[in-house]
Amino acid sequence: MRVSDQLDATFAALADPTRRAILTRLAAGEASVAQLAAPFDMSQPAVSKHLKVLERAGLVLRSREAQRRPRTLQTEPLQAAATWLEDFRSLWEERFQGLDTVLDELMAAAEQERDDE
Amino acid sequence: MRVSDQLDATFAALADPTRRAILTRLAAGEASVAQLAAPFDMSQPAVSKHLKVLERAGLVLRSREAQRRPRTLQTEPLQAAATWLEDFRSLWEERFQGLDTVLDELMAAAEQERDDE
DNA sequence: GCATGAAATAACCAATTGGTTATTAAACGA
DNA sequence: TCGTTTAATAACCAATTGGTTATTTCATGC
Repeated sequence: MRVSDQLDATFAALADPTRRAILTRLAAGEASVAQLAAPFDMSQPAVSKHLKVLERAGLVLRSREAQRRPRTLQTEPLQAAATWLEDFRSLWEERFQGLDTVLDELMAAAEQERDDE
Repeated sequence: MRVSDQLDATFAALADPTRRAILTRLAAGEASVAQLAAPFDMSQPAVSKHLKVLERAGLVLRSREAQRRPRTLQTEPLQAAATWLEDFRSLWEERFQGLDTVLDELMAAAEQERDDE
């Protein structure tokens, strides 16, 4: 999968409150589908669909234990998303750095004009 | 808008490479729709739709200047998204903290056993 | 007033999403 | 073997998404 596709899948997975809640629950440790579904007013298949979205994004792994299929959290893709946001902030802040430079120059010019009076 | 809805809209807006590229372009400064559309093999209305998604998420503001409708970047929602990810990482790391504690206890117990020999 | 340029809007389309109910499959326990 | 539990899968549906082309709106300059 391309980096861009990975980010697409991760951000899309995060764009739903049910899925963010599932991730939050999993941060406390592995859980079965039934346990994950319990807090929601939603059918079991609906939760399984959300889990499939999270799995396709690589955020959740499925294991097996008797009839249960416990899910565990996988944080690497979240780290990649956080890194994109951090890189973006750097970019954005560079811009302000540039703006500051412009302001500094304007102020220096104003100073110069004052001296010229 | 609820905080949750704001996050939904922000993550959804970020889940598309065209929109992320638009944001990256806007980090360098305001740009018209035509300027934003230029790099993409895509019609102008398609880009306008992407811009509408970004605007609904509060990531982009529209101003007016003659016939142009320059867009500018708005970073607050990105900050909120980054904060969610950071909070989530804290949560996740607490879990490891707990695991470390368990490991510490196991090692202390092992030490004890060795002393008992 | 009119042609031009920039962007929005409308109407359409196929694919995807997020939910449902019903059914099936897999593993266990008695 | 048979019932129970757990979860997946199938089939369906309405709404949304991401694109298209055609048209309209708005501001400008002559």
